[in-house]
Amino acid sequence: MARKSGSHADITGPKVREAALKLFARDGYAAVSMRKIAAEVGVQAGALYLYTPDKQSLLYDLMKVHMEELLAAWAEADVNGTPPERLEAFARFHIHYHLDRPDNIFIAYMELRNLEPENFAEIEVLRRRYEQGLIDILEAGNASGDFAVPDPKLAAMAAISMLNGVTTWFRDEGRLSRETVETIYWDMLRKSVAA
Amino acid sequence: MARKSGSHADITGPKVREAALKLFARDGYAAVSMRKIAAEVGVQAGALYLYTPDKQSLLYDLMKVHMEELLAAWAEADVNGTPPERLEAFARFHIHYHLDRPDNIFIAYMELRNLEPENFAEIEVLRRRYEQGLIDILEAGNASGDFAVPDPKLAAMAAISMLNGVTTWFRDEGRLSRETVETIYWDMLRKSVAA
DNA sequence: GTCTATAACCCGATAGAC
DNA sequence: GTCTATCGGGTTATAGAC
Repeated sequence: MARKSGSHADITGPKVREAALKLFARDGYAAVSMRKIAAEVGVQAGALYLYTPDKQSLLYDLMKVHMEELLAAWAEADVNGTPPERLEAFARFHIHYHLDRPDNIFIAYMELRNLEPENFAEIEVLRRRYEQGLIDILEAGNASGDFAVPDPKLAAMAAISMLNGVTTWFRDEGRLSRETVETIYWDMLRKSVAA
Repeated sequence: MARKSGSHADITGPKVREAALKLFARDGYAAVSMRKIAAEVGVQAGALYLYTPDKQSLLYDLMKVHMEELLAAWAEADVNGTPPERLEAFARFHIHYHLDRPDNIFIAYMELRNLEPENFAEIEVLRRRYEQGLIDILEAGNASGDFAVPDPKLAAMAAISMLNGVTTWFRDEGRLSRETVETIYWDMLRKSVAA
């Protein structure tokens, strides 16, 4: 059966999500109207509601998918090895993954406050799961004597803050290559937790 | 001459700025209406325009005053000493200053995108001046042999990102004291740039 | 200096035509 | 599936009374 002419659900749906991600990241959730998202997609505002029940769900879905994909990607990238090896894998993975998805990390860290409470709680669980992965590595390194981290929870927060910062200033056309930046950050992180 | 009854310019003016800072930090610039600011102050929306030409100026002024006070406070807190001594002063100053003003740093880093271009450019100059202070310390440390920082500019960004992160999770009622947090962060920073 | 009222406009979300 | 039109309400900023 030929698809009905003018039916683009499988094209428009993803486009709505992409447009929302781009605009939320650029201007902030509260500053982006459904009309602006629609204009970016190339449809009228009313048509968006075929793909999302409301604006809040759009934000929530973007964050949830991002966090789930992040967790899955790290599970894939994690290595069997010594704590220093795993920490290097984490640092390089985190930078690499986020430099490829600057919009995602931007909304994941900046738009948490615009989630309604029950949505916030769900995303927070995923975020903490990711952080816990790093905490586990730091604790293993303390146990093995490779690291001297007085408070692994605090150190994990500090490390993630540092690594996240790269997305705020890195530009591909800039002075330094991704590989260089990745290596320098890893070197700083390595030294900061070393025994 | 007795002041005219109902004249509270010197009280209401600062209250408007305080209310705007509090609400911008809590809910985000775009999500805060002039009516909400007025309600927080205890006046009607129209009265705000006696103290600010518009909402944008309110944000710009808050950021500008914050950055100027930050620069002045660091100029005061900076020490004459070796690069490691100056770096410690910077780390402790930065954490201490920002933990005392969580709302200020929040808007200074999160609401940059809501500044109109010419305002953004002015704030950016001040922000870069502050960062340059740290870059200078790192370069001096490289020269003296105390530090081994391959790219002082990048390292400064990384360090500030790491230190800023503390404001997103630190709570006075929490597990760790300010002094403890300050010392652990300083220790990580010290090691991360050490020769 | 602050108020009320209002101009001019934008918002999220829905209804119904096609 | 997408459109136009619209409801009910919010927005910034201003005008004029007191």
